[in-house]
Amino acid sequence: MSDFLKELNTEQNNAVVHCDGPMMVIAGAGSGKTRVLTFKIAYLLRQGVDPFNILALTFTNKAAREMKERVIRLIGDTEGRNVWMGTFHSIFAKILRIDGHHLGYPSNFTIYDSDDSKRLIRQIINEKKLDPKLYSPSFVAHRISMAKSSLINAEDYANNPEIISADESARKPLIKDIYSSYTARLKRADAMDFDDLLFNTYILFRDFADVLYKYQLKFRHILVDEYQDTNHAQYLIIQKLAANTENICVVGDDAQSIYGFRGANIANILNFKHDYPDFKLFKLEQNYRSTKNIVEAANHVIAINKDQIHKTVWTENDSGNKIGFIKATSDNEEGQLVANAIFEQKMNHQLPNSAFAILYRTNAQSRSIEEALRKRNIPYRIYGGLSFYQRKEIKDLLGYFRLTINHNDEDALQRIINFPARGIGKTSIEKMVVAADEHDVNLWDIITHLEKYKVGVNSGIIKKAGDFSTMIKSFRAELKKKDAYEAAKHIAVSSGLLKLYREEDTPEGISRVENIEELLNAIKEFAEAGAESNEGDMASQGTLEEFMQDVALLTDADNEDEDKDKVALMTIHAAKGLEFPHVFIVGLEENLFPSIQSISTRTDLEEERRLFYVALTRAMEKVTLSHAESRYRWGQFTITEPSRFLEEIDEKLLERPKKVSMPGFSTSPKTSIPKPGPGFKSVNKTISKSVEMNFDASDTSALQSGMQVEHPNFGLGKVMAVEGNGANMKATVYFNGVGKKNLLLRFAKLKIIT
DNA sequence: TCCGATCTATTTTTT
DNA sequence: ATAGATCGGA
Repeated sequence: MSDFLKELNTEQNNAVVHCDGPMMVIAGAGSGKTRVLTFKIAYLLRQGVDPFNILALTFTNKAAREMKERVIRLIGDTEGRNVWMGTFHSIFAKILRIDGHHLGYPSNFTIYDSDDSKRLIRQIINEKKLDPKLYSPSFVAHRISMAKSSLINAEDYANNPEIISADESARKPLIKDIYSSYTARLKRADAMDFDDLLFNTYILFRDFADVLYKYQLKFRHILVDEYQDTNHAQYLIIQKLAANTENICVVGDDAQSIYGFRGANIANILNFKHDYPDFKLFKLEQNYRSTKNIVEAANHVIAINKDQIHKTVWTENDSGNKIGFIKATSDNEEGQLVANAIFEQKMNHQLPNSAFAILYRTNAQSRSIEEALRKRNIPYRIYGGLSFYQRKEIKDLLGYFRLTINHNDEDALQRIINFPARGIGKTSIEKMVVAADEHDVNLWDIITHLEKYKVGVNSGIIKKAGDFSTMIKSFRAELKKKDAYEAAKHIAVSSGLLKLYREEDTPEGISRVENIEELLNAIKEFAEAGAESNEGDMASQGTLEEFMQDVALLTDADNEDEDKDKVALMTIHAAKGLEFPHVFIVGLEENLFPSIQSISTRTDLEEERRLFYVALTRAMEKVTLSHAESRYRWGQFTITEPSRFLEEIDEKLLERPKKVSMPGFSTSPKTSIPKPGPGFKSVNKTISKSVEMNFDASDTSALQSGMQVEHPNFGLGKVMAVEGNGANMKATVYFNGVGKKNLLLRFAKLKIIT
């Protein structure tokens, strides 16, 4: 029966068959981590464990999907389907839809994605008449998110002296109030943000012992992938769920922890020891994926980090190729050289496009690469990036679906009440929002009872708002009568959205219509697939509600052309867990990779280095590193320096640079010459990197108005004002003979004179 | 209220 | 560069 175990090495085998009690698998890159997890699930099932008793948690949808497929391949469809396998967020959302009523949430609560939460935060900041420059929605959102990930609610936040003093010294003492309003508004909208899915699950388990007990009984075997990426909330939830049986198996690799920015806590790996002193540790150190050269290069890089659990990754594979190296003069040339290299290797070795991956640090880098690939007629596919579901037209239509399903979804309501235009303008909406706050009722209550709440709008508006709410109510009725596709189509048409975009008659309008049609097709498929697409024991009827529940947690719109023969383009984060024969890591430049925000502290820099490690270890046969000497960033020409990570590659493993830098390339970049007139202000963006080699810039973090400074291009000047914080710190400087300039201190090199 | 012009943040990574 | 937000005039 378990002949499939023969495919495992001893250590993998031991990890698979050990099923009782807590265990941790520390798995080096390419050591067969996913294999162990999937075989373990298969093994459990073969041992007679009920699939309903197994919970497997991953971080990404992709990983969950893949694991599911592999398990099904091993042990068949029927059993595999009933295992709860999914991302933390999707599994917890499922639990909250069933049991969230204990916390006062209906089962049709809306999930706000980060865009939606940011919109809400922005709105609250506006309502509180706070300066959105000081209280930047992104910053506030991040603060709140970090707090929630650490299970600090708004009240705890306000009562935590450390947090408050940190906010105060950042001159943002009112974040606590924004947090508190934000929480209230989410609740009022019957909505949860991503962090709430974890936070509320924790609260549910903490405060409702019987609910916790139910799930403890259900999930008798818990498996967690990428354990190094768990945050505090996830850690505690797992701990609670596993408290009964302690059949918990966590798999991870501290060297691949790359989500610290989102609250991941490597210490969770260390805490495991304390929680389960009798746990069993398995170490997978043999790499099956990569050549010796790649493994060695990666080991050499990661060894530079101080924070790590010791392990020796080794391989029996051949030495293989040396690490390739490409030096380009510009980002466009980098794209061309990479495309050429792919073309060449493809031809020389008869390789499919799918053998290649191009990895970058930021999504924005894909553009120049794409262009080059297109010119070379090399088919490619971009993973991640701005998701299909984040496009405006899709969000609009989803807004109608959301409001139809959950009338209390205020974000959806505000998004669509006047789109397409219905003559309910900004002023009227504002009045309604104010009224909602005054009476502390939901916006839907207001628009359906405008007279009762004495909202000062004219009779025309009352009529229009009435029509709108009647329409939404009629959509709800459609939902009950028709299947998901029919209902969705009806909404797209009756709302006027489809018509609006059709009439636009521009290329964008056409593409928007196409996107809407694509969404409708996806819904059609979903409806037809019915039970098929849903995991676990909750049989799906293929309703629009169910579709929307899935959609909220989808980010990468994989539309099933996975196995087409294409070069893969993605961020390194998105590449985690994947492997490719040939990997190009591009944009190895200081301030890009490592990212400029990560170079100031050791822990941040080490996370970047782990990211580099992850990138290197994606490759099976060959890695090629590339960097460009100049790059357009923020639409501005920038001179770059090679990344420090390049120097961390063992030289004997590196190919000779293919291209020697052009010696004459020291001419100053064309920084736009200030012209008199209104266009003047844009100059602040032009100086990203000083051209003067010997200019000795000062640390400007303490810059204050009144100081005398010197700028390499503009000469001497006087600081008139400083605003913003950290990376967004700006200064207004009056330069002698040049005039007033706004400088982003992150970029501008200034020497402080007095 | 609507429309076009101008301003502005965005670029770290994901659920 | 570029999309979205904001502003100002019709």
